[in-house]
Amino acid sequence: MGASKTNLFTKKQNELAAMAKAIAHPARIAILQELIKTDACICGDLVSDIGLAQPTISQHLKELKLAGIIQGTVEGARVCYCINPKIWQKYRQFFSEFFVAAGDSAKEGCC
Amino acid sequence: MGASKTNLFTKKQNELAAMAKAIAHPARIAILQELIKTDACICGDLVSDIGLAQPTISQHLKELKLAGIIQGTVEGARVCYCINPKIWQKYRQFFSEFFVAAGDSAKEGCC
DNA sequence: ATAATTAATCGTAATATTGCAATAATATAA
DNA sequence: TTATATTATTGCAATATTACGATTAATTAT
Repeated sequence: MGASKTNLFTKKQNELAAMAKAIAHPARIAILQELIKTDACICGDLVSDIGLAQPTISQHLKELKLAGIIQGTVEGARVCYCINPKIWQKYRQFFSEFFVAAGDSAKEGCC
Repeated sequence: MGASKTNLFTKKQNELAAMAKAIAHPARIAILQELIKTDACICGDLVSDIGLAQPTISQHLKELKLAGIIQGTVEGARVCYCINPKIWQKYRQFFSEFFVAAGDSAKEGCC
């Protein structure tokens, strides 16, 4: 079928999965790291830094924007992208929570 | 084309992306949470708890196992799955590192 | 041995993702 | 205006993912 049965899961499970999906591509990881490193970034710079075609980068930026994790503002002919700090912190917290959850029970490994 | 150009990215970027991909599905999140909650779990229990067909669950388990985040041991006719604590901690650390990185620079939001 | 239980694998259909050439849209420069 | 620069969108091909019925493999119960 190719489509997840989202109705079987809780809102939080779907949300966390969607967050993970947003960063589940090395290009998107690279974009985010570049935005962090340079604090803000023109789309064209990302195209030259990462070796993918401009439409491909544009598409990844669109996905990251859709996930809320970045924001872009038009600056003349260019677009400046940067991290959305609020959503970033939300990601940070969600993932942290998720991984902390197993902290106690998974210490030994059962099988 | 449908295949990531992994050669353009660092080993760590690819690794983190692969980790994110491993948990980028609500069923796999649900499986992991169930394994944490019950400490260990028979495959069949996951099938009844989550509403997906047995082959589908089996496939998700295979992916999680491939990613190293869970392990399974045969117990007679059943298979007992549980978190692999070592890899779990690695995930925890990788994601933590990644999200901490932006802590300072992304405080304000640039655009 | 036969039946029942449990999980993995195979095969396949439906859908999603990745990547890019070509094009469009928008803004700036000449 | 016309040309140039920058980014978004469209359309398409290649590949990957998700889901499950049917089957297989392995173990346990009768």
